[in-house]
Amino acid sequence: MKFFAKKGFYHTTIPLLAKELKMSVGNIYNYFPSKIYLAKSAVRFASDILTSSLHKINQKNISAKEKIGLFVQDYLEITQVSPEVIEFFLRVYLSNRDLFEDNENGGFQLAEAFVKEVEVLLQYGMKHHEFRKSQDFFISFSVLTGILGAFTFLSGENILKKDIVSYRDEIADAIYKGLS
Amino acid sequence: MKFFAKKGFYHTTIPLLAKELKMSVGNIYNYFPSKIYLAKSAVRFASDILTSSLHKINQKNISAKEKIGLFVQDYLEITQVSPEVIEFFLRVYLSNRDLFEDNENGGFQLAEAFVKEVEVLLQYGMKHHEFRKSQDFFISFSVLTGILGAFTFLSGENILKKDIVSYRDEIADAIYKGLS
Amino acid sequence: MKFFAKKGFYHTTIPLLAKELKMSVGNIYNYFPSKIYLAKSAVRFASDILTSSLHKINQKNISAKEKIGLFVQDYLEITQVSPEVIEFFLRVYLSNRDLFEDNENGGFQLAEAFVKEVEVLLQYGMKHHEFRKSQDFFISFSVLTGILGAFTFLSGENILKKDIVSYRDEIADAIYKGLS
Amino acid sequence: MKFFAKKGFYHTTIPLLAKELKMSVGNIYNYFPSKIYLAKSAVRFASDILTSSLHKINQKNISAKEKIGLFVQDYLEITQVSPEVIEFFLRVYLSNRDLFEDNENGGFQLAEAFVKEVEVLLQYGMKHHEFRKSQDFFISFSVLTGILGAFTFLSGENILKKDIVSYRDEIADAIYKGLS
DNA sequence: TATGAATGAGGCTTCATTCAT
DNA sequence: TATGAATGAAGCCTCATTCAT
Repeated sequence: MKFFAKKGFYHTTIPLLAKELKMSVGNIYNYFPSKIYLAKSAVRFASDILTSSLHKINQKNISAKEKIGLFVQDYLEITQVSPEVIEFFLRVYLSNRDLFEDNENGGFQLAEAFVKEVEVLLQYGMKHHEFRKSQDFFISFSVLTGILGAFTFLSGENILKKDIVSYRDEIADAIYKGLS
Repeated sequence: MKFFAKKGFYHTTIPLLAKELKMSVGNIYNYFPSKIYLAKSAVRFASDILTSSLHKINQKNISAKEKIGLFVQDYLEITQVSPEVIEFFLRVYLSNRDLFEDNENGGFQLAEAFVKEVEVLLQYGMKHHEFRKSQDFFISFSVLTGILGAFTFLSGENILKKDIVSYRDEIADAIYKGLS
Repeated sequence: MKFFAKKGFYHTTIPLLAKELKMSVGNIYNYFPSKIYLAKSAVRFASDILTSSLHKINQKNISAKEKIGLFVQDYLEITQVSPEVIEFFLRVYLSNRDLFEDNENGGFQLAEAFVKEVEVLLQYGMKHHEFRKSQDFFISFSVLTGILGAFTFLSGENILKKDIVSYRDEIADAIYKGLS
Repeated sequence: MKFFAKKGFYHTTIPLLAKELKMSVGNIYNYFPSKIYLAKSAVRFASDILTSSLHKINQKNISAKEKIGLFVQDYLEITQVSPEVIEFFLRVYLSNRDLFEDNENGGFQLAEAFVKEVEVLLQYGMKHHEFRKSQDFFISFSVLTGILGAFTFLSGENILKKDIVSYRDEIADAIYKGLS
């Protein structure tokens, strides 16, 4: 994921990966049948991290505002500790939709679970009158993931002046307002 | 841009482009010295469209809220009429930072002008007390571009149920709130 | 064909071919979309040579015995002048049926025309009472092509003591008797 | 042999063989020093079957015509019961002469014994005035093995309409006539 | 200014063989 | 005697770029 995130899917060659992993080229193929499958496994891994974070938060008995705060916290910590997880997601999975095309339904197969957890969070906030009623799911989804994604992107450009986690409250606030 | 946006940078080959443009391969090289330079020209073009839209809006004597509304309108119209412009930006420029690395300062050379216009808009909103004071520029920038970008992304996945421009008010509202 | 015939399909590599043809690897792919397609083209070429020979003979107004003699003559001359044509046919096309599998009917797509000419010859001989009546086509086909093929094979092993064309009469005689 | 015959030498991989044999890859190498040696062992095995059949027949005190009949019978039965034996011979051994090149004399090292038995049969037939005198050995050899080989080939293509053994008399007849 | 055949480096993948256990 | 993970050379194919015309 580090290499995919840093260099993109096409500039990350199997020989390079082999060298970095201190494996032979052939042996990588004992574990992953193809380069794209390797990337898909990484997507699943990245997706699971975010999904699991949000899932745990969704089960807590706290306000939607607090939930947003916790998720932003988790998200920024991941970005800080393992920026490759998020950047891989943004720059490989989301930017190469054709590579990951799940030929079943509308796509997004690999991120489906995460989308569902976002849905749960939004329903919860609406039910508790913290978020405005009957807002369009796609817009709410864009508010939550778009702001976080864009911020991670900027973070990856190394132009932030402060420690990324320190932005937590202001980001959570912006998202919350965007949903209220 | 249509091909870069649809098939990605690497799957868009010069021979393919030549065929579609009804030019010879060699003649493309009479106009662009390399494939990456061709892509950079496209980035400049896409960036100019957005910059020019925002620039015009910034010069109007209306509220920041109205300016956001107008920009969202422009943005969605572009997404509707020429989705390749935005998708190219999201999927090629932003996702292949290494390819476009302006080896000068922190990067973003090609989108610099657009960033400046966003800055102007945000200053204006703060000065007129429509946006909250002293908010971090990177967060505000993420609110504006992240929400729009994520929404375009969803639109590209063909999962929206309504005409994209019809989402205008709700999106503008969410952005505005996120900045207030 | 020379290389395919001598070294087999799998030991004939594209880089080797490129070197021998004094072309670059890439340029071969400007003419043939894949290695197997290249081989198929060669099959078509080889098949056409034999088919055309037999076709011309079939149109002559001579006895079946003489026709066999002429075909054996042609066949041996080809084997002498361009042994690769026949050997390619035997060792690549006939021995790698999976590679050439025409997914349409029962296979043999590429050699179909030749089979038809054999049919014409056999019908002619039976009609003129030179060949025994109502013999099974597959056996007659085996008599004609099997004897010739096996002989070419032996010739390729460089174990024949005489000039190959000098075997003409005896081979033609054996085939003729096998069909009588 | 089944796999070599069906998939060819190159598509039959050691890992595949290991899986089918329910052995480990490494253990195959405890019995055969290399893939080609494994194939050579199979050639020897296939060759022995045919040689032994013909050897037994050669020792009988019957006419050459009857001997041909018996051998064709054996051959067709093998083709029916264990088609891989013959097809392996035709498609692997005979079609990849370079792989099996016995760097000693003219080749055919592995099939030498079979060739000798054919010689015995032909001598016998000539001595008893059933086959024409002083015919060239290579042609006679081609008549016997070529017809049978070609027929097996057709059988492998699944285009025969009847049970293969039922062709026995007609094939034996054609071979006999070809030698007479 | 236009053409497109030619180049060749480099990527993905396969698979015979080895070897530590 | 058995295992199977590991190795790495080698093959097919792609495609950005060049250049003679």
